[in-house]
Amino acid sequence: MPELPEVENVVRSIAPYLLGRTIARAEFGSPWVTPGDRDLLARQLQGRRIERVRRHGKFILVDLDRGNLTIHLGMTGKLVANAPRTPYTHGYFELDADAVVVYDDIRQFGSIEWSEGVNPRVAALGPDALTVPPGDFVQGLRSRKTKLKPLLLNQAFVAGLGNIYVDELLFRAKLHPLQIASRISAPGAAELHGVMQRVLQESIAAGGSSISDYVDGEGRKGSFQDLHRVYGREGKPCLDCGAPVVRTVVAQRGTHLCPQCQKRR
DNA sequence: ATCTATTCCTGGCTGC
DNA sequence: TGCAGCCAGGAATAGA
Repeated sequence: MPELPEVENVVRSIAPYLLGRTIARAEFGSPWVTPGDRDLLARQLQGRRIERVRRHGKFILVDLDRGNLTIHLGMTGKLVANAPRTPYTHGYFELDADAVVVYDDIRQFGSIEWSEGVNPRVAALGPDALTVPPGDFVQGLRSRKTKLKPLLLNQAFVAGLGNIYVDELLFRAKLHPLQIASRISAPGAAELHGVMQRVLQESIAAGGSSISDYVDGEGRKGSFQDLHRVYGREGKPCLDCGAPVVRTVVAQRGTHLCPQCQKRR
């Protein structure tokens, strides 16, 4: 599942294929992925020039000379350059100079939306996890009475974390997912911010986590899954203390933790 | 403000 | 071998 590091790798790898190019022809498939009049959207996009490709949280923002495309990969979305169509192709962009960018999405939880201004879903996001100032993060954490894991998953609080990275960074910060956020000490919250930066940067450098079928814009898999310490390691020994890693459910999500290292306070 | 359950989707897995 | 049933989960939504 693409989270911040995976989306960052997609943006970096796909940008050279998009930047400065003109959309010669576009095509959309599933109404789940692209709501509204898909043929009309395709016509609107014809001739649009791509001026900027960036990321906020898990959203890919493609600025055009008029409006922008906001792309979310959901669970199984892929944005790949010069790839063949598949039965799961729900977005198809022919660019000038014969380049093609394909959006594939088996489960169709992703989305491709056009808007004139800022996409409302992007407007609702909190600060990006990679650029949120430590002070804001610490203060935000300590002012919320909710449990840590649901809060970190809340994109309005901080944008970019998903199930895998929340489990990974809570383990590394030695915090229990059910711990009440406001009860974290100021140094503990600052430490969590630092861990978040390190884990995300480390994963970006490793090309992200390829758990099921994640690939970047050039079809490359990441290797950060080999560096996961708790996610997907149920029953295996904790890499710090040797106790078996436990899988529970928190906020309807599979949650991995070491009950020895992560004590609830 | 916070929490829980439900909905979308389908490949892959489990169990009979 | 075949197939029904369940699971994974990001985000929106309804309801408590």
